[in-house]
Amino acid sequence: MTLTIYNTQTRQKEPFKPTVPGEVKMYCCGVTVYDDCHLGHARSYIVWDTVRRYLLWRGYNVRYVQNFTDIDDKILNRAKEQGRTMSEVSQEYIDAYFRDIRQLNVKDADEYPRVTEHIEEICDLIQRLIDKGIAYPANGDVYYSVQAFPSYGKLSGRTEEQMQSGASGRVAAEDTKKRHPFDFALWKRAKPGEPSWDSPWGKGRPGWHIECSAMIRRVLGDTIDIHGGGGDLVFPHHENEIAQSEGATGKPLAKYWTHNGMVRVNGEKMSKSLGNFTTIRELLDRINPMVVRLFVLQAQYRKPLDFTDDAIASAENGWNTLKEGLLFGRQFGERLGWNPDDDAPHLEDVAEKFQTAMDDDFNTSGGLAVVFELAKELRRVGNILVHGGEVDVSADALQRQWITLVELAGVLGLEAQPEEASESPNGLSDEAILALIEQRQAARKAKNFAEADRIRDDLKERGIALIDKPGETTFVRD
RNA sequence: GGGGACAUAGCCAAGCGGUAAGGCAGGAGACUGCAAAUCUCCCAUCCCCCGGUUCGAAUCCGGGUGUCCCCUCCA
Repeated sequence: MTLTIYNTQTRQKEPFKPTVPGEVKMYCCGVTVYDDCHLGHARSYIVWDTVRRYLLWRGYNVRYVQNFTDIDDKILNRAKEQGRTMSEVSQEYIDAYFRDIRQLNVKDADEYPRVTEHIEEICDLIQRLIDKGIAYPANGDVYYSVQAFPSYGKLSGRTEEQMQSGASGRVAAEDTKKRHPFDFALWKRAKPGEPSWDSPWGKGRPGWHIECSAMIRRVLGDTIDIHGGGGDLVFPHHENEIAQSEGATGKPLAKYWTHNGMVRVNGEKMSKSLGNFTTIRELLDRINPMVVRLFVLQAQYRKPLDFTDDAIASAENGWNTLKEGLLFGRQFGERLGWNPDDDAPHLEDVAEKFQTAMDDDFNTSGGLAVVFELAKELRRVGNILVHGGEVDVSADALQRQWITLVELAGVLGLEAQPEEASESPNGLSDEAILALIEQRQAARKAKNFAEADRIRDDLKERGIALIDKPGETTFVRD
């Protein structure tokens, strides 16, 4: 069976063959650290995290690198506003990034290169481009000469003429140091009072796209296997990365270019400039991180994803089902005569079904269908066990189902934590609740249903739901 | 104006030439004193529209219509 990946550059799915068999070099564009991350970022990093987890599960050795862009006009502006240094601001949001993204069960990258730590590599790369006649200095700035790179536009599928006609008027007004309107800055001359670094062209700082080219080359080499990022980065960011890297090395930068779709709100892209974003921090105040993950993974990663209350509610309910399945082993394993921590072989046919789905360009929606079927079956059996009925499946089969579920859900980064023991935010201890249950049982026995219902409603209002079973009544906290 | 995608039930969503996965919501029944939870069953004769190719198309081709993304910072 072959894994296929949709390659933005060829606009089709291609069989995945890394340069070195079994080894995958993967790079994703990280965030520019000037503000909190929002749901759009969350989607992106959940998607690439899942791709990475899947490749690992498939047996690949994956080296995953994600950068922090910590030199940028926006960081600078924020620093000025707040009377702080650029590095103070960037460090704050790097910390915020980790705080948010780790909660979503996104694994840490193998490396997080930062622009400020790679100025030398950036200068080297720029010099190389100048030496090759692909870049030119102009009064303290350095520009990339788009016309010197004939295949410019190959990723986004545009030709120079098209861009000319499209951008008419918008480009002409730009500064005149450029030889061609589409040339872009590799190095920007320092303005007074701004942080700057020494370079052969004078004091200044790197332009926006060059850092990724330089850091990829430094950390992963000339050619990587998978380059990922948001769809909005295709042009100009990734197009320019290709121009810079391939212009300098003559080798392909990435074998597979992959891009995730945008998150939408009311039909519009969620973005900083539109101001319609929900930060991860706000989101996680009211939503379980796993719900966010499920919400993201239910959609195909390349398609737009609508952020609506309905979709979140749906994911919330779906997660409850999944969670019950994932906790099955912890809850019933011992009763069934097996230890939840013991290893057991997964169910081969189920794992294969999962793989078939995921092999098709990371079809997480199909993968989830497999996971849901396992979870629902375990929930069914769990319910029988709770009610003391006859289980029609062998303990061994259940163990293997559960092991398989935990493994496959884990590939998607979906993990359930066992409930925290009787924390009582509503002030009621387990003992107090049990006492009330006793009272209600007595009332029921006496056919005083008004009183029984009053107790039940009362608890309900305090976020405690009662579950009547033959012989006993248990409760769950919301 | 140019470039790129997408359009499947109330909602989300898979499907890639062989007769519509899965999730949510909904309906009926079981259980219950009544509920909740859970279980069982049901829930698109049809895949935006119009043509064409084919024994056969949601799936391929052509033409429409609609939505989104990019061309400016953006995951």
